[in-house]
Amino acid sequence: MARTKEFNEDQALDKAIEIFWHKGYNGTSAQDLVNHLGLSRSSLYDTFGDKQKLFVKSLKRYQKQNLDSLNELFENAENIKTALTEIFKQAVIESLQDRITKGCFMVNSAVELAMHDPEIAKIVHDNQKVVEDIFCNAVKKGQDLGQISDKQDARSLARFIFNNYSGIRVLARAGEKDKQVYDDILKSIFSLF
Amino acid sequence: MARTKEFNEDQALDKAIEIFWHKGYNGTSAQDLVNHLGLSRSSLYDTFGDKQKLFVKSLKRYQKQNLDSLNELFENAENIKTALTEIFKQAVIESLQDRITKGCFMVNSAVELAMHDPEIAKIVHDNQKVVEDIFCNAVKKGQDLGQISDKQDARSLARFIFNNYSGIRVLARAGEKDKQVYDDILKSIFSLF
DNA sequence: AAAAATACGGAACAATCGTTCCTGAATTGG
DNA sequence: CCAATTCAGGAACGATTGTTCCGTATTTTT
Repeated sequence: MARTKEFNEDQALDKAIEIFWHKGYNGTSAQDLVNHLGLSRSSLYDTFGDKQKLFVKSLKRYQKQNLDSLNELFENAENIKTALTEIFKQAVIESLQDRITKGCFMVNSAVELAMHDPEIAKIVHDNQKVVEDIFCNAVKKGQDLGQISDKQDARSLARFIFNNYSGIRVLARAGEKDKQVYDDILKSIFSLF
Repeated sequence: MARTKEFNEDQALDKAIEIFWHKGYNGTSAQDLVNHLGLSRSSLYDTFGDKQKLFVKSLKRYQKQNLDSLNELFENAENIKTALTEIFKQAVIESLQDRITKGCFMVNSAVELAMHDPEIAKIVHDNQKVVEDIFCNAVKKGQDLGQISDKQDARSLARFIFNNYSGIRVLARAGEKDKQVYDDILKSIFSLF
């Protein structure tokens, strides 16, 4: 009956993630989206509804991508402690590599929008819970295998890890480029395991 | 010669801090400022120049207030470790008390603006250095007094503390209201000292 | 070939943005 | 009193905001 879509919706969403991640919700204009997604205004609004809906869809997609890779990492990990250090080391690498760094899209969105948009607040809060659970299960497994000290209970440690991850992403977003700063933090974190 | 100002500039700045802190830079309109500061548009622009200048002045004032109280806390502290716990406990209390929580104005501004406004980036970065130094000196003093373990060097510990403080403020901004979450994080943090 | 559906560019929308300016009244120091 | 300055209020600015709509081209299915 009808003409097929010429663009790939997921690819467009990935583009939307990029620009929302970089500029934030309020900092991204409709024109920015048109320019960056390469879609016409009409296609954009026909496909995604409005700016807020597009943002929510972008954030959910970002969340899924991150959770998937996090789960995959722990599933394939032989040593949990090593896997945890890999996560942080990767965050540090990302923080240092570009001239500018975008931090974490979820953290940025939490700070900018969670107070003012209940839908975003729910996504952020759910994400926090899920990541916390992933960390918690990983820590438990690590403790069972004797790879992680069991002086701290797994839940506390998971929340602690999450907190430091957030902190590092803020540091990156703030433009910190001194590797020593990150390394000092990591040293302290992992002295606890 | 001239009529005296009817409003107190510092009080107006405190009002500006409140609303910028709550809504962010891009989320606060000129009309919001007029309504909340209780000044006319003309007085506002005559006094502070423009929105960005007002924001910078607000953020600097917020910074000074925080640094002053931080310095005062450590100067009067008999036990450094206790003082550090007080800082975090206070942050937790603030996070839980209001229905909505604003987090930390400096952290919020870092996430929203540091990438896009060099002037803000400099304030954020300077603040980070100063707070880090305050923590570092405090930790050193605590280690000398035998109140804090000297297994970690003071600089690392200071950066670690700063990182967790940022993380907690993000958590608060994200709307976390479960005291147990904060307590778990604090327990892990202070198991390191 | 006809009909249905979608893409596209761009015009156009009302609303809001940050900012400037004008007015007239109020208050101050000389 | 005079001159200078600041006040409040509101009109008005051009620019940009998010969004809608139109006309036309293109592609698909019947």
